[in-house]
Amino acid sequence: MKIFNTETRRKETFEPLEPGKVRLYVCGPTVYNYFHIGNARPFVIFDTLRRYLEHRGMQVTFVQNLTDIDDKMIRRANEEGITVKGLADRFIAAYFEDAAALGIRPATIHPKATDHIGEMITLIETLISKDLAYASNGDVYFDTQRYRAHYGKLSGQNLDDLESGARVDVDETKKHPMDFALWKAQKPGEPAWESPWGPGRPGWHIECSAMSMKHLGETIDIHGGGQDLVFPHHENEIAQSEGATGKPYVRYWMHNGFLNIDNEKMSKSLGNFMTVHDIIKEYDPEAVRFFLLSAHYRSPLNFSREQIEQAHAALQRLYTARDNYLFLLEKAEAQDSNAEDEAIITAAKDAAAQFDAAMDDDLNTADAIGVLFELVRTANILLKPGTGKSAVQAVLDAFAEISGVLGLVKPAENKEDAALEALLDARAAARKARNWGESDRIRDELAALGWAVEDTPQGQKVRKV
RNA sequence: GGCGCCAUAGCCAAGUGGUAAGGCGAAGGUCUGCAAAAUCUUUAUCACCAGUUCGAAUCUGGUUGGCGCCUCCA
Repeated sequence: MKIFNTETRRKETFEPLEPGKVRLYVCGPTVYNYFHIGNARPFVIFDTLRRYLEHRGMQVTFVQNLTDIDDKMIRRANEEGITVKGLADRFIAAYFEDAAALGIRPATIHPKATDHIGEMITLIETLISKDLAYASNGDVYFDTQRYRAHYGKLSGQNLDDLESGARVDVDETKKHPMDFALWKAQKPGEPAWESPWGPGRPGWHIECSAMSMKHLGETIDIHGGGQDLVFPHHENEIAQSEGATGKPYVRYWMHNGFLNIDNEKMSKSLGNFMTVHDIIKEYDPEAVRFFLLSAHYRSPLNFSREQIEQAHAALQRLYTARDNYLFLLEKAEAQDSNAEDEAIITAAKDAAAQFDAAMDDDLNTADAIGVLFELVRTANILLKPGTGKSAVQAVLDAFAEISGVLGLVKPAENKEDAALEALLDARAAARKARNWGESDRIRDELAALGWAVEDTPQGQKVRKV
């Protein structure tokens, strides 16, 4: 598989450090609010990456942190008059609920920052002992000047360029404007933990370094996140981690493009966001996932309600196709396939191979979705009432394999229902008698019960609406 | 000022040297008691200019337009 590595700015062949095992870390949510659809993009992308790596036989240890202590957490908790912990508990629960709706599987481990204060302190102490960090009035800062030669390798900036940008606040407790906080001294009304530098709390960047190292080791395979994390967050993670261990921190950096709205970045600070929590009250959550996967992950993607509706319509085609194949499988009489069916089996295998090829090319989900639709079109043309079971099954297998990795198309629903059976029998009898009035009346009755019935050469086919 | 990205049909989108995947939408046809589903046909020369090449959406230079990071942010 090829992965575009942000650090080298080129596609590289992905080889995990340890064959067959992948260490994957993705920056998770700060749990001070519901996550918005832009936040959801990396969650869905990296969930899909994880599914694909597993599909290719890798054992993936996937760590996604929960940032449950930072300025925004504290501010929001104070606004609501609740504890930071209370706020975190609420939105952690909400995260898992909304993520599940989007088909995002829980990571292997979801470490919380507040459960790793000890590890962070240890890491900071190491940096101080290596003279890469210094304490100042209860704060601790990373000393970028002492790391000057390496700082900026991920974002392609160097300290000179960054300094010329001159948008960094001057802070008298810092030696240099680009130095960043590893530990922040407690301010009135803030939660704090004891440390060698007095009570305080960790800086944001140190959280990910400490949790990644604890759960995945000093060198990991893939670290993912949104492009806005490249600088300073990930740059600082590298400085902290490699400064402390002297070893490479991350072998492949992956960053997704932004989710825009009206061609502007959707962000909480701009206030132009829509939370997933709200949007899935209005639209099919699966359509949201489809939409997020419909473009390549590094491209910007513009959100609109029309796009979600298009995604929903596209998804319907997949559901209809899958249900049609299941119906054909059920009605198929021939067990074995004949010569004509070989073309179908070949097409199914080809689709599975093309899907892998698309995903191997830097996780090209847009192309991969195209492969799925091509399989559907081919199958719709080739599958007929006389097709043997094994050929229909081959299509269903390829379909399930592809859609499963994409996390799309839920399993078929059980249609066992005595009342349904009785109505279908009655309708079949009416149709046999060419009593169209009665047939249509029963069809309306079924519709009222939530069943759509279609007539096919093999008899009536029902689906849940 | 530094670093970087994008521009493909009505909408979305893949495609990085050999002559435009796929989806949504639209129009017309086939099938069907009707309907649904399906299928067939139609719906683009890839922002603009110049260059390299036998050949460019795809490479180079430029123009125009849009966006992002450099400050919390996926």
